[in-house]
Amino acid sequence: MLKQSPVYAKKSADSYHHGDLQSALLAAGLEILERHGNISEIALRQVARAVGVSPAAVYRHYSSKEALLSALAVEGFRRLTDAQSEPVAGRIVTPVRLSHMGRAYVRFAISNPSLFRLMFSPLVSGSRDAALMFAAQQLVDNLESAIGTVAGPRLATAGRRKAALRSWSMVHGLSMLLIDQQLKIAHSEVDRMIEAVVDPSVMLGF
Amino acid sequence: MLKQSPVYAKKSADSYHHGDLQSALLAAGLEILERHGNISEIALRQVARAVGVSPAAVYRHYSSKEALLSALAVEGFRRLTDAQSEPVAGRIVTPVRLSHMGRAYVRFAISNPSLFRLMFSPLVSGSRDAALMFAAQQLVDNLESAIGTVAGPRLATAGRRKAALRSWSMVHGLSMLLIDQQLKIAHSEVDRMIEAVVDPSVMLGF
DNA sequence: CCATAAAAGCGGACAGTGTTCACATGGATG
DNA sequence: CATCCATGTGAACACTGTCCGCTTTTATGG
Repeated sequence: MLKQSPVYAKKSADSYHHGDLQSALLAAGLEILERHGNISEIALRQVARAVGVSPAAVYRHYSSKEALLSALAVEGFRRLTDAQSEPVAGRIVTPVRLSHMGRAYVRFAISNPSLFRLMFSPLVSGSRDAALMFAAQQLVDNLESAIGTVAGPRLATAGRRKAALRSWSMVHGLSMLLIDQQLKIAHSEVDRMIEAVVDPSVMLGF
Repeated sequence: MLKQSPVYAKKSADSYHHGDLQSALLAAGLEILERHGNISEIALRQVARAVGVSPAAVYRHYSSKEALLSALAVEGFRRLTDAQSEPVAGRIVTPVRLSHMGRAYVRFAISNPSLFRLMFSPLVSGSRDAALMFAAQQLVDNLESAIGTVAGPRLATAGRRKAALRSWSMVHGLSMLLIDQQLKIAHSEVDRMIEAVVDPSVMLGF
């Protein structure tokens, strides 16, 4: 009985070596993360099963379950950064761009709640994984540079950091509250809420 | 060999019935949560052991591990609400009070990171536990009413909700980023960051 | 081209988990 | 005093992460 074989599944049942198990595990992990909401319920053995490989095989590519989750989080940060970097109306320095970044942030969280939560989970955020720290730092750098470009000389360095902190906090907080279903609101209201928060003047503080 | 016996431990090794297992489990759970940072690492069996009781005994008081965690979260919401309700300089309607609530929120998160995370974890926030929903709603009500009192007629209902959303998002986001150690900052800087965010004019949006 | 080393897979084992079950205990109620 | 019923127990089940020794494949060097 063949299991339905997704793209990341072992190519043939008779091939001993998988070929590209590393990325297959990543893909399977992301897929399971999307489908199965809860982070703590994602099992290393389950990922191995999805790829058609023994649990022990995973350890040839990731030193632990945490390392695998870390790799998933890195992928998440990359995708989020990409989503924020999409050009908006061709311009890259207007306040509109700042709003766009905030919108992209919240939308990403809503579209990938489990992945988003994983990215900021102590399971991985506490680890000193170099790739993870780099990918996360990219996000902060983008935001601070965008704020710097928009605010220009109107804000000194300290002011910029303050504005960046406020922006990030607000956008991050809204994302968390939304995906945790703390805000009991209709779907149709979500967009309005996002707009209320990504207002450039609010983000910049003037 | 006697284990060190905290207050919540079974009173005597020879007594069959515990007496007040329910609250003993809560106390032990909170204690373990504080000590052992990671939410997903807190084990029902571990809590049972700490109280000196068999794992199955827990199920006489909580229908599942999730139910136990839910009860812990409820306690968390109660404590947070209490912390926010402390009178500040005797006054209860000034903008200072709004800042105080924000400060209390972030401070609570920093002081009880695991509990705070649990309160907003999908493990419990997704459940329709009545007690939990009530305790959480209390928080929102307090905030909206405080904003209403401070802003007075200057804000219509819609404006108040918008301001409440912004305030909560910002304070919640800062809390999360802080306890997730995403903001690589010195301890001494934390207070300044909090102040930058709980500024009344920022919270109210004018 | 073949021997041999390294890489990448496997099954089995171990301790630990949440949960359920039949059963034991003992305080409260009649 | 007898009898319920809430509250405890211990054993079992299926599952988990992780390690171990072993097998299979691929790559490498003579």
